[in-house]
Amino acid sequence: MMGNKEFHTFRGYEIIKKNKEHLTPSMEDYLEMIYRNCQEEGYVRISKLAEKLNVKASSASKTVSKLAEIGHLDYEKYGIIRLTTKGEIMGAFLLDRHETVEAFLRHIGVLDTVLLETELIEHYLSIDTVKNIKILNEFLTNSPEVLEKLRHFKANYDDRNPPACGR
Amino acid sequence: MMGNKEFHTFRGYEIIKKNKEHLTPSMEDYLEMIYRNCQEEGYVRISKLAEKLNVKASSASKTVSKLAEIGHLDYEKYGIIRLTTKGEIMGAFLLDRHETVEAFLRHIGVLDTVLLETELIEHYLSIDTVKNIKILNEFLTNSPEVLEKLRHFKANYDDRNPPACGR
DNA sequence: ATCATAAGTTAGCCTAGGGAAACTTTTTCA
DNA sequence: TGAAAAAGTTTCCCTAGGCTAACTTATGAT
Repeated sequence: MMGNKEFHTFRGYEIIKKNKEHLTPSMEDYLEMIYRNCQEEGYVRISKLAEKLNVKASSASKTVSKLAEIGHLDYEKYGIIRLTTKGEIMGAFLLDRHETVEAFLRHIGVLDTVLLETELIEHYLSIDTVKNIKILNEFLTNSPEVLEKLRHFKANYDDRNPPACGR
Repeated sequence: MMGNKEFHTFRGYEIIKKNKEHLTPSMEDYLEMIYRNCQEEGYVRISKLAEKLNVKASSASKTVSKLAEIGHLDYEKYGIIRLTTKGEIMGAFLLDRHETVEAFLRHIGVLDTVLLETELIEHYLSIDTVKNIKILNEFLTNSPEVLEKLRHFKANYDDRNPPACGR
């Protein structure tokens, strides 16, 4: 009995969200990385950005132009990339969101794939959900005894739940 | 100082994962929905699937053919859609993953957007992460006192953290 | 049994975002 | 200062997964 909730495919959701000057996941990745670099050096260039994001310069060039059009970047051909105030605010949000997700994944015991999964998940969290995760993170950080219990619970989990078809 | 971690854009990750018979997010959505329907009625048809996923029949037809090629479905032109054993196993996994994410979001207090975000996030979680979230869910379910503390912590959060630039 | 309608498929188009290759601009340095 | 190298851009191509329109197959009612 699943009620009459509205399902959409992943792509469908993306299309729904895509109006106005909505940032796509890729654009968010670019902006986040630009923000990181501008924090350190005040600006960044296409080649460096492309290198850090593991894409080709041609792709970076294209996307940076889009971000500039939307008003997140100060950029003109062959020049350096800087954030506008708008871009600065957005970048700070994106980085914070990233760190929130990353911290959460570490809290629950994800190890090797933290960065990979953070990058994938972060784009799809609403502001509200990020906030809720942030609260959970803080709650756990401030409650070492709870974290301890969780670790204990986790350690015993496999004993209580043997692999399916086990025995 | 962020070390020399490897960043990729969202798209880049997708491309990395995309080898072999990897299911794309859309294909996962289709398979999950097919699984839900087959649980209830044993089979499903293109038109019903398209309706439930809010896509056109032409799109559903295309994707179903792909899923059949990969061996998840028993399907031939104009016929009914059934799961193969392989598809059954995959579908069960997908549904479980979905429910795990959904339960987690509810635990942390996400309300209105639960379905939307579940659909978006689920595709990007590794098996390991799903398992960790599952453990967290169980832990919380089994520890009403912790959940109570979390709710309390959350209730007080805004007092301790006034909106940015507040005052 | 036939024919209208419903269901499904195919072909062709669109978009984002990747890449390669060719071209242009900028920088460097002898 | 001028030529080679590096950096950036443009054009064109590819893929997935939507869509529409046109076509094909299946169904059901008389």
